[in-house]
Amino acid sequence: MLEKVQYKGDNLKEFFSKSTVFKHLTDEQLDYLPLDQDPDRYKRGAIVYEEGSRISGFFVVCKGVIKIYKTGFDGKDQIIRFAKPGDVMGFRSTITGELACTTTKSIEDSEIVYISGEMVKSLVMSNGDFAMDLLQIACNELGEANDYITDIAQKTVRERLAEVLIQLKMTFNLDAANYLQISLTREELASIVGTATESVIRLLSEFKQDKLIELQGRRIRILNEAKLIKISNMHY
Amino acid sequence: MLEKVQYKGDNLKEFFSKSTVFKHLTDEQLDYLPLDQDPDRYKRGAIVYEEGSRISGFFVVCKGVIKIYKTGFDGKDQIIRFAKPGDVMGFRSTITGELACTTTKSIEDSEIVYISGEMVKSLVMSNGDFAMDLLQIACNELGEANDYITDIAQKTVRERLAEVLIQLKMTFNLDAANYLQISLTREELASIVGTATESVIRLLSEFKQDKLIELQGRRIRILNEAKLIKISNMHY
DNA sequence: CGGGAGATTGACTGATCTCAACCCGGGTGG
DNA sequence: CCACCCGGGTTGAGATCAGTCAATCTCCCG
Repeated sequence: MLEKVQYKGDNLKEFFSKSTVFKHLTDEQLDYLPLDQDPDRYKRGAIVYEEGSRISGFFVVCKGVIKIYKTGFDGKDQIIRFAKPGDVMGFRSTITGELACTTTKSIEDSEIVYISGEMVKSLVMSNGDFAMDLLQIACNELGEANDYITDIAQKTVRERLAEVLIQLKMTFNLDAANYLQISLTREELASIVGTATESVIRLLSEFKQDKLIELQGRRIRILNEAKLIKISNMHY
Repeated sequence: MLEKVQYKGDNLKEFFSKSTVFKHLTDEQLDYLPLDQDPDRYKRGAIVYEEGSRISGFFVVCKGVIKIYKTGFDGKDQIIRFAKPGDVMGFRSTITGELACTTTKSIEDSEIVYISGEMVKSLVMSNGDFAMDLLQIACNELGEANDYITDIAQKTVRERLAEVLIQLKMTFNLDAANYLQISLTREELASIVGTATESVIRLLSEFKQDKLIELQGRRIRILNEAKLIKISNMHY
């Protein structure tokens, strides 16, 4: 879900004060964060950090969309999730002190604020509500990861693709004409579903033939969400 | 890794004070936990809690082994992980307040202490080190879950089975004769790997033919770990 | 000794991957 | 202005990994 307060370029502090992660900081603690400078900018296609690199702080997305993925043994990517305004990246590595286990790449021009690990840790120690919020975020991700494991292990590619379309809808919403508000290549779709590009292409045309979706290049229009949900065998 | 202090039936407090989760509690905070009563006992095969049920506290395993799994759409199980002495179950639901997303079943006679969610929350609020430890645990699980997603999505069943054998070795160790110290049915192995029981059987006999393992009923002896690691295409 | 659960094996099937050819639109340089 | 190139996108054919079904076996237990 998008944050209520969108960051437009001059209200960073307000943006942070309403964000999922930092909503429970005191005014004083917010001032402690480096919010007087502009966020770092990343052009579409720019890499924020790479798998295996040492990162030791939070990357808070203020604007844009980032894809978070792992590169498998044979060089094929697996997209784990996307980060949108209000989301945090680098969470796991900051807490565990391990190297980054994912690469993060901007797929739309993005703006990101970096919060050092020391700052995060001192906030955890001094602000129990903040600690609880972090735990919530980690646990939510964990729940989703567990669902994903079961899905990939048990569902067919067809079911998973339907599910991914529904999830993209929930994450990025539809525009007025029911088009998904996110632009992905077929290859990226395949990297989410965990399949070959060609399989995605074939199944998308099937869905199109069945009048479940409409395709205009990368733009995907959802015509029959109920049927897609049914195909996906989702819990809800 | 097993805890240095094993719980034998009369030193619960010491066991907790050395555990990954509660190691940073003060003596006073430890006394606050319900450690004067005996842990709950679960016979082999007993279910601790079921997917979809409301749980609101930590289940701390003192003894035994618990399998943690989700039941997929078609009724097939997917084992997410195992809990051993010192591990916590029900973590996620306690923090997020959602219903349990997994079923937990004892596969060896087990003993478990229940710590209420209120107690956990008050400890998070009052003890920053404890909060950090919880975050660590959540983030470790998250990292493993992400690895798992990539594995299942990209590796062959053969590679995954080899990897699972290695992981079981790391989690449960080998006895003096190099046998895995955990007894699983072929079906359970299949539920970890995410495949059919028959596939596990066939691949295990292949591994046996290739002198990588030896089989005696459910007992699995690791003969050539290096080769298994190679087959699994693991990072380490 | 009969029953039942788990393990094994074989045969068959089919979903999905791979390989290879081809298309299409946009950008570029001659 | 046009031919070319290049990165996606699409389609078809063939190969294959792995799942299903079914029969059989083994072992343990009452």
